[in-house]
Amino acid sequence: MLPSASELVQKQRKLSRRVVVEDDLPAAIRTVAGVDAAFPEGGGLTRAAAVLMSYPGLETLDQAVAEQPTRLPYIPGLLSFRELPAVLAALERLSSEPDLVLCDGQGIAHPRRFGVACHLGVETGLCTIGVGKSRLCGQAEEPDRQRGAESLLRDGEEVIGSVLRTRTAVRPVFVSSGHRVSLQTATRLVLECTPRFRLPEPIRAADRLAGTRD
DNA sequence: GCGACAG
DNA sequence: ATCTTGTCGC
Repeated sequence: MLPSASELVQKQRKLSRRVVVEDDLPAAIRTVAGVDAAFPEGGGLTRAAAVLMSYPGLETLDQAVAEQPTRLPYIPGLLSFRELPAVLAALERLSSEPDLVLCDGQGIAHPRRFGVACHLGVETGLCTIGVGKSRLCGQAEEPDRQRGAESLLRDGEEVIGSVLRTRTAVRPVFVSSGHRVSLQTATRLVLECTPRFRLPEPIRAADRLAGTRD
């Protein structure tokens, strides 16, 4: 029996009270992990990957994969319940705990301010940042054309994230606090983890590792 | 009722 | 996310 959507929404409302959006990171960040999930077998299997890299050098230190039967369908706003179990399993298989985790998806830039990055952070206590390839909610302003340009993502008067151009003339990404990282710090760290492509290196590596081509 | 809708 | 071939461009 699957949990109902309203039931999961209530869990989000409860867990969201534990999210910390102020900076509370290690004195020195030495490692950053990227996590992502893929759904092979026509969606029947969830395969999560976690890649640990040095920071700021971004050299790969370790990587892990975890597979589980898929339990829930994708429902906008409830993504974390579908992906988190496998992501947690992959993270636990890393040789060491990362100082920071970059997630594929939103942090507080979510209808109930509880995207996958927040959920992962609250469950593990780790510092997390949400990096979405597209917008879930809020009004986005177009940042300037060059790499490093950013604008704010707002929901009414509330600032919920930043729209960051990680590569000149390329579609921007949506950055938001996950847990224990402020928006300002998150935006800076994401740019520093994105020296070459549109997405941060740790997330790209996790993407490839989880990829549906075995 | 209508439009929007991470991965 | 996944289903899918070739093609344009650096």
